[in-house]
Formats: sequence, structure tokens, C-alpha cells
Amino acid sequence: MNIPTKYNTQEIEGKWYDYWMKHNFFHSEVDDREPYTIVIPPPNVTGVLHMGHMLNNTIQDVLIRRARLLGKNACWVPGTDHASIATEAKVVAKLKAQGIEKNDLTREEFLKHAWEWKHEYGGIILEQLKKLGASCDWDRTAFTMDDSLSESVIKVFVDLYNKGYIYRGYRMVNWDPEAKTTLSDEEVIYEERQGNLYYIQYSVVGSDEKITIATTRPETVIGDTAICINPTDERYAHLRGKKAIVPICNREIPIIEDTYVDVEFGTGCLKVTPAHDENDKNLGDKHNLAVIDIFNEDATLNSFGLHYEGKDRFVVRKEIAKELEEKGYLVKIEQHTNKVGTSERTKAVIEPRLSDQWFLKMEELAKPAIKAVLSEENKEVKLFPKKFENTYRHWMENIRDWNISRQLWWGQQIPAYYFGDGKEDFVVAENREDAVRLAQEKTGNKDLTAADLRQDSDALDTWFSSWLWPMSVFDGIRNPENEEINYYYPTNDLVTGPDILFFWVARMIIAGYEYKDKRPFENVYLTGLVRDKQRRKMSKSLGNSPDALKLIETYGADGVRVGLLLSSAAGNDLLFDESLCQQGKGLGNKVWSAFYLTSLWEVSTELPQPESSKVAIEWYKAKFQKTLAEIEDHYSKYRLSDVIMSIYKLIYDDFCGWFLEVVKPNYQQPIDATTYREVIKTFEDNLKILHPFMPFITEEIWQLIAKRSPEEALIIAKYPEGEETNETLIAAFDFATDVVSGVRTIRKENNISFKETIDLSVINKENTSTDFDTIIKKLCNIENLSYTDNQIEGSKSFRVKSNEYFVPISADNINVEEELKKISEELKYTEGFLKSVQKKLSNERFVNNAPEKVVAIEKKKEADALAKIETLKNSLASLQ
RNA sequence: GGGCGAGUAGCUCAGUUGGUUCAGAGCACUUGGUUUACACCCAAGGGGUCGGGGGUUCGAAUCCCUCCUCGCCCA
Repeated sequence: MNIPTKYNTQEIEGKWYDYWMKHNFFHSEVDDREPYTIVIPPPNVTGVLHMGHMLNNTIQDVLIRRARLLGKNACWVPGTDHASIATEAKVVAKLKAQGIEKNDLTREEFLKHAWEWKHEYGGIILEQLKKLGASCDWDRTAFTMDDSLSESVIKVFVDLYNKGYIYRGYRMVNWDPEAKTTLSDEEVIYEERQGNLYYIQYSVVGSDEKITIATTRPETVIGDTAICINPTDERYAHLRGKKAIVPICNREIPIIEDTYVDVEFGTGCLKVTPAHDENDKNLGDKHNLAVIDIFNEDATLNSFGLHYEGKDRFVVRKEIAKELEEKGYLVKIEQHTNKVGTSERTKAVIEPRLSDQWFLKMEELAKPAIKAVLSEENKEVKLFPKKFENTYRHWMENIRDWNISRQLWWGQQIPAYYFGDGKEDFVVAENREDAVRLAQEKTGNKDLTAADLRQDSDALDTWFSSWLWPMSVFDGIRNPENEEINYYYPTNDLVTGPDILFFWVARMIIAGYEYKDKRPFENVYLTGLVRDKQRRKMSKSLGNSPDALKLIETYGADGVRVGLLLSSAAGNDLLFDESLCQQGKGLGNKVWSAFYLTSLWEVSTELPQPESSKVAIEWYKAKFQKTLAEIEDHYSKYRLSDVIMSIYKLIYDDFCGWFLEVVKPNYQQPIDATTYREVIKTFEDNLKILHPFMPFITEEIWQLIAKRSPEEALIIAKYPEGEETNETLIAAFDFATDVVSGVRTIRKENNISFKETIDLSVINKENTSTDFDTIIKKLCNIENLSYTDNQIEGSKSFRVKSNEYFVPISADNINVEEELKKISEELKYTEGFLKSVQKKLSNERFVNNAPEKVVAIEKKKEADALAKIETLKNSLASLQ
């Protein structure tokens, strides 16, 4: 075998990905095996791979590859999300750059452009995921606006409408004046902004008195329809029932009373603008106030804005402050920080706005989803880490109706058809034919035709399609009893970020129970956010996000995968640093180099197996089993960083550091066939457990070890089975490694080169097994290992437990005083330790109250310490 | 303003019902080593009054109280 000394990531990763694809290993069909299903959190169709995607798709791939090795029918469904607002914004911007205004286009024309955009850029991110090694079933790639998925969305809308969950309401919504659409509450991000508090005087009708209010939004005075005071506030008691005059527009408005007003804030006197503030709207409804909307849809002022018509609200804020000041209405301006809602997508400041929108009633629908996650006795959906249950509870128990309409074209058009101008003059139907029929029934007008119907121009919120994702990708909405949905659903694990716990995860659970009466998935792994070393979020604007593909080029996909997982416990933020990838690459290098070593060996069938190799093989098998059990435990808790760390240590320390060093034949000497066979077997087991994390290099080595048919590829190999761990053997070996370390220390302290053979004598007070003597001899380059009852003069010593070891060295190197000092210190420490143990044991309350096991342990400690002290004292005596 | 969570080695974090897996891991650091698979390596080491204070207990990183400092979610 001619193996290159270095591993070339680029070439090999491409080769094996193609091989896996060619042999359809990622593809899943319904069969008799147990299914294991993950649906990808669909990234935005026009998105580009960033660190967050890398992390969460690596985790999914680890889980799916492991399931495949465990013999399950692993199915990972990939796809993308149409991301209505983000994509539409991009298309609008692109058209604008070409001199085309969206408003000049018809809906059909615009959608044509949008689909062109999708076909050009859509799915780039999926190609990038392939570079990472993602073993998705690409034949199943879905898009939230595929015909079948869109039909599912419409079907669900109609169904929920018919069940009375969807209604149309004139409500205060979050308005994004830049995208000119509403947003759900979840899409609004509150930010602290430095602003001003303006104190403005209103004249009181029929008196010379002025009343001063404080507001952060002076531009809305034009829309004021009342002044509100607190009925308990004596300062304003005399104003009850009076009227005030709005500055500039000189309208008379009532002074109303409501306990809602905070007496402490500002002047304790509030201006009420029902069209532009949610709380004011509530007050307005309660007190029957007029509503004056002064804004256009782009948040410039409309004709109610008088001479400010056409100007932006922030411009008007400055100008009106100036006018108020000039006319003597402005009392003062104070600095004030307040929270401002901004759009998650466009960053524009949100305007509360009254409009007709579609809403989904959530309270009833949420009930099964609350129970599924929070029930103590029967938890059907588990969140990892558990701490997110509290967040989930808080949101679900205070859930508000979901505004599902968006004033966008890119998305599923709301299937409501209007036949008149009245508030109730509409029907909801899956298609126009049904709508005509329903409209005829509703109106009693048999002559009504399709031409008389006007479909609602709004589209549905993107999340209204992605909440069906785990069902719709298997066509479970349109064909609820089809073979695939019955087989793959409920899915097993969902891996996503905590930022979309409400947007997506909670709603999928809701939809799952409503439409399948089953959870959509069993476990939810919430990853942390990827931050940079300074704990800043990775973002484009900060420029602190590394180029994902470049990382893969530099460190290899395997290296990046391991790097990402090494320091990312579930739910913890990941402080990303490129050196992590270097560490990942280092592991690959280590494995490669170990393989390279075995490839150099010449195998001899003549040679007998050395005792040391035989013992080492037994030990490594035991150690492997112990690690395997640990790994299983970590997996069961979704602690993937602990899984990879266990494997990392197994390979670096146990396999390479100890095992290979023992079985390695001397330079240019052949290895016996039995040992070689066992080494290769253990190597293969290592590759299997490493494969989910480093799929490429493991497959490459697997295929170099032996010629394999496609059926024998590592990706579909059989995961090692767990067996009972031989703890005794492991403990005995640990003792031997302590001896080896002791010898190494003596070599180092005395500048004895490893090439130089030495002798070792042992007083075996502990009566340890001699099974590992051959190993100790080999690893320490010992000529003679002998057992004795006496101190050896002219030697340096060390102790493991109460055993004492002597390495004879030349007289020049022996400094009796130093030895004495060293041993005295060791003795002092051990005596101190003994004292503390004995103090505990002489405490009656401890002996009486502590469990027997704990007392026994303390007694063992005492005995060990006593034995060691005896050894140390003997050493001292012999030196003096 | 309301809720949740976290403070353990220089850094990132483990540490399950209080007791040998209780003071740990990886990285970083120091020292030594071109030993013939790997310097992307090996070996040996140093380093923490477990955020502060108080309490319960035979025994506290772990339970309780209090203070301090951060983070997240919601309004």
C-alpha cells in the first residue's frame, strides 16, 4: 500500500461525497426498519451559509449519520423557505436598481421576477451544505412555495377559518413602513434609543389655564383626540369634564379620566392618539374617542397632517417641535431613553397602525402544545437544554393572536374572496370555483360569477407555511393517511436556534397536534448563537463572521465540523475562534498519521504474538467499551461536544499514546499477523464512532484499509456494539501507566535518553498483577525488571500507592540530600492527608450518620495512606 | 418594569440525588525532547479560598438566605 504522508482534504472530500451520492446512501424510502427522521430548519431560499447554519447542520448530520450506522432508516429532509419579507425586499431592491418600481408591476409580473430570482440564487445554500458533508436526502428537497406545500397551506387556512380560529379584524398591528407590511409581534425587535420627552401646553377651553403633557412623539399631536388624567390625581381634579385645544390644528378634544395614566410619569397628564398607539387605542375604545390616522403607509403624513403632509414622521417631529416652540406651546425638552420597536428584517422603526388584518386565535390551539412540552408525567416533546421550558411556558401561557396577513405578494395569497364592500362580504375557499359557489350561497345570488370576486391581495406570513413543514414535506396535510407521513412522522429530532423557538418550534408543535394529533418531533436540540471571541454576535455588518466556505477550504469540512462541536454544549453560545478548527484538523491529522503508521508495517505470519501486544489488545478493547458507554450516555443527553471530546481523548491518549506505542514493532521489524489483525479491527471501530463527526477522512481510511464494495462502505457500516466493561483490567492498566510516568520523570530529571536501556526494581507491596510488566518494559525501554524486598542503593526511587520503584543510576547523579528532601515532603503530605482522614473517622457522628459505603471509602483511604507512609519511612531509613 | 438563567484554572466549560468519578477536562502557559507515524507531535509540570458574606449539616461547588456582577426572553 502506498499511502501519502499527508491527507489532502479538498480532493478526498469531493470524491467521497460524489461516491455517497452515486450510491444513493442519503436516500430513504419507506421500509421495515425503524425510521429516524429529521427535517431541516429551512434556510431562506436566497440565503448564504453562515456560521449558525454550519453549526446546526453539522449537529443534524452527526445525528443522522449515527442513526444510519445504528441501522435505522435515516431520512434527513432538506429544503428552503420562501422568506416572504426578506426575499420580496431583495427583489424590490433589485428591480429598483434596474429602474423598475414594484408599484408599476402587476402581481403576476412581480411574481415572475421573484421566481426568476429564486431560480437564479435559490438553493445556493443547499449546495454549500454539501461541502460541509451534509447527508440530506436531496431527492426530497422541498421549498415552502412548492405547489404541494402551498396547497397544504391554503387547505389549512380554509380549515382553520371554518373551525372559527381565523378571523378578520380591524386592529392595531405592527407596521413596517419600509416594507409596507404588517409584522407579527415576534418580528418586532425592541431597541433602546436615546430620544426626547417634549412638554407641550394645551389650552383649556373656557379659561386661561394651560395643561401640560409630556410626549415622546410630538408629531402625533395632530391626531390627538383626548387628554387623559388620573381620577385620583388631585392636581387636575378641577379639569374634570372640561375640554382642551390641540395646538396647531386648534381642535377641541375632551379631557377624560382613567386610572391607566401613570401619575409619576412626565406631568401625569397624557395625550391620547388612538390611531398611533396601542394603549391609546384601548383608551379610545373604552371612552369612545374618535380615531384620526395621520400617516400614509410609508409613515409620511397624510392630508390630516395639515401643512406637514407628505413629510416623514421623523422630519415632522423636528419641525413640529420648532413650530410649537415658536408659537409658545413648548415648555421644555428632556432627554429620555425609550424602547423603540424595529423590524427584524428591514430595521425600520415600527409604527402601530390600525388596519384590517387576518388573525389566528391561539389560546385554544396552544393547549395541547403546552401540555406536550410542560407536562411532568408525560412529556411528549423534550427541549434540550431543559432551561428553555421556562421560556416556552412564559410565551405559551401569554400567547396572543397571531397576525398572519402580510401586505406582500411573495407568498401564499390569502384565499379570501370579496364580493362586496361590506365587512362580511367575503368567503374563504380553497379555489375560485368553491368561492363562487359559497358566495352564491351566502348572497343568495345565483348569477354571481368568478368575475365578481376579488381575492384578498395580501399574502400569508412565511411562518404560516413553515409551521406545517414536518407534515407538508411528507404531503401529510393533503393526504393525511399516506404511507410516508405514517412512516416518517412524528420525526425524531429537531435542531435549531433558540431565536426561533416561538416563530417556528412552538407553532410546529401546535400545528402537529391540530393536524396529526401527534407531536411533530420528540426532541428539540436548541443550539447556541455563534459569537466571536469578544462575545459579539456574528453578523454581516460587524464583518466578524468568517467565510464558511473558506474555512472548509482551509481546515477541511471534517476539521470545521469538529471545531464547531468541540466547544458547543447544547444551548450554550459558541465562542467561535478559528483555532478550534485547527484543533479539529489536528484530530484528522492524528488519525491519518496513525493509519499511515499501520500502512508501513510488514506483516509476518511466522512471528509469535508478543505478550505485551496481547495484553494491550485486551486492555484497549476494554477501554474502548468504557468510552463507548460514555459516548452513549452523552448522546442520550444530546451532549455532542462531550461525545467528540471522549472520542478525541480515546484516539489521542489511549489509541495513539498507549496502544499503538505498545504494539508498534521496532523500526523496520515486521509485526505478527494476530496483532496486526486486531489493530486493524480496533482501528475500524474507532473509525465507526468517529464517522458521524469526520465523515470524509474516516471513509477514506476505511476504503484504504481494505477493498470494499459499496455495500461495505463506512457510511452504512454497523456501529460497534456495547459490551460489559472490564473495569479491573482498566484500573490495573492505569496503575501501570503511573509506573511508566514515574520512570519517564526519572529519565527526565537525570537526563537519561530514551535510547539508553535501564533497569527497574519493584517492592510490590500492593501485590499488583504482573500482566503489564512486558508493557512497562517496552514503553520504558527497560532491560531487566525485577522484584525485590529491599531498598536498592545507588538508585532513584518513586512510589505508586505503597509500591516502591527503583531505577539504578550512576553515582554522580545521586544527591542523597535531594532524595531525602523529596521523600520527606511526600511523607509530610501523606501524613497530613492521613490526619484529616483519621479526624473524620474518629468523629462519632460521621461514623454513625454517613452511609456505610462512604465510611468504607474513608477506611480504605486510611489503609492506603498508612501503607504509603510505611514505604516512605523505609526509604528514608535506608538513605540515612 | 416582569420573568428566566449564569458566575468553578488565563480562556471555554463539566461537575446528576450533599460524601473518591470533588476540586476536573480541553485549549493556553512553563520546561524538556528532531525516539524511525504525527513538531498539526511527545513527555513532564505550574495554576482555582468553586463571585462576596451568612446559615443548615458529622460533611457544602452542590441545599437555604442575602448582596454583587453579567446574559437572555417578554412588555
